[in-house]
Amino acid sequence: MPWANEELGRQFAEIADLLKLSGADRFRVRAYERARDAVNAARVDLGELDSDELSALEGIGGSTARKIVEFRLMGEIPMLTELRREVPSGLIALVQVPGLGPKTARQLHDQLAIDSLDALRTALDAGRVRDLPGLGVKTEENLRAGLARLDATATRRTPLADVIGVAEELLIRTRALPDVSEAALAGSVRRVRDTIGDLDLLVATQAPADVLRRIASDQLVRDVVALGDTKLTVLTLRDLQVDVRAVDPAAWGAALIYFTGSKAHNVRVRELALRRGATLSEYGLFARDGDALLAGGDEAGVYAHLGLTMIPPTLREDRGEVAAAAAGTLPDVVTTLRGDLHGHSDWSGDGRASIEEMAAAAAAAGLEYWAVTDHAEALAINGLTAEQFAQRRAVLAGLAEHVDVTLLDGAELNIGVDGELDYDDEVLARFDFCVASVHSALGRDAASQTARIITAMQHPSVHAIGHLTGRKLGLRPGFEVHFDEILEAALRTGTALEVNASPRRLDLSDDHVRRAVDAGVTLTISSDAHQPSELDNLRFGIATAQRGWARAADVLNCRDLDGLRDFVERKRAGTRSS
DNA sequence: GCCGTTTTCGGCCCGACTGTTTTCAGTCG
Repeated sequence: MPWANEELGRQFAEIADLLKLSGADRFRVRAYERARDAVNAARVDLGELDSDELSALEGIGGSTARKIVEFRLMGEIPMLTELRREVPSGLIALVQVPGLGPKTARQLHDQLAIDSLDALRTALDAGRVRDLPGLGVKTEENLRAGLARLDATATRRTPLADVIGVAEELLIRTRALPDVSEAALAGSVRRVRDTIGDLDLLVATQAPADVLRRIASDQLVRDVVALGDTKLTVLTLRDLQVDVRAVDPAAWGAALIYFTGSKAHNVRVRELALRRGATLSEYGLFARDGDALLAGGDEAGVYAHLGLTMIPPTLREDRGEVAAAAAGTLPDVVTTLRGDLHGHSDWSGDGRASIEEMAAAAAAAGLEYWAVTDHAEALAINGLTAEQFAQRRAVLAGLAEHVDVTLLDGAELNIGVDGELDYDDEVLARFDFCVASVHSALGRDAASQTARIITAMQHPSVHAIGHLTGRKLGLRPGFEVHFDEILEAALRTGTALEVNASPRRLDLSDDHVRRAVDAGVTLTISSDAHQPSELDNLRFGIATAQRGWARAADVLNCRDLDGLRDFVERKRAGTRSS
């Protein structure tokens, strides 16, 4: 059974959810949530560890280790099967409603026999909910609003690509408000996750109530969900939820940690604070005896007081970063690039700018080299013939003196269904750099996709594999591959794997990056820009690589031109690259 | 259910907002 972790994570999550609904002790629920997180974060196949090895993992004890073994032997966890039988299935639908939690769901079910969203609607319309103890007319209103939001699918995660624009616009507007001394995006946008649940905006001000009122009346805001003295929740025109928190400038650092999350990271850090005789909240790090403020103005200061090196936001996922920061072994993650190894000019059918314009943008972005990887001919509408590439080669040579970036003669090859490439070996050998990508037959199974990609990797002119799984966030999932086999082939053949920086792709994902880094596979971080403005996307690629703990040494386009050419030569010669 | 630089038992992150309550429970992040 390959890579059991994902399914195990789902099953532990379901156990936690069902336990919540059955009224279990909340610490027991949390134990299963931790087991879920531990399983998801694990970078070895848990299906291959024995019981002792399992319970040595943080968050996995004797009981959860036994369940992992049960899962391996029986394909299911008996406790989960039992819970599914015991907990009314309708309850799961009910707690999807924003503002409706397990306690209330249980009460609705037990006292009004509500076992579905439809039954909830009927009960609300009949005015029956308001008569339950602890509930009232206002609760009915809120539940109706929650049902409406559920219908609007506002509770789903949204691709970063779809929110980054409005997020940055809101930030600019907030910074321009009177009495705002500082403002920042926090939450998963700051951690640069590939999808976003809601937007978190932190504001430092001495006049919180005024600032929050002004934000609540912004034109981008459609609805105010909650407005307090320091906290505001609104829905934007596109049903995106925005949580705003106003804090005193003296607590900026502590508040930024709190609001950036992740939640699991915060819990971990706060537990550490407790063990060190302190307590951490958004208001600062305080000594438990005497309430003295130990730190709070800036993030690094808070971490330092806890014996931790500064943890970059992209690493705050409780995937071992707190322990690493305590040990001083946090990786020095990649922050800048020397070049871009995947981009298009208007020689490609879908390119939107000339080579000169793209080169100027690359130079302005501080890049030393830019590989012009226009599409190859198997991508019928967009691709160039070998003759066109020859013409382009002459153009590139003529431009070399006139642009402030080294142009590399590149191509984005298409990986055929059997791993074949667009041109013969002689044509392919003329390129400085080739990225090869799958653009067709996305529906094949994992074995087939893995095989065609590995075949392409074995070609001496294929230097990197572009957007490995073909996913387009919010539009289509990627196809499955056997990633361990891909990693093994990348190492064996000296081929790099691309982190495609388009926020629509971010492919490799952060999890894939982490496993690639563990395996010692070389990465590229590439914009796949089709117009000058898209070079700015490199920041998302860098962040995704950071989320996978990649250092500059792991990234091909952090090397200088000599280093890059050395990698290409080794591939050509069939010697494994370092 | 997990875990130990005080602990193998007794804790378990911390706080805001809302609604239905006269002091708090539920939900959320």
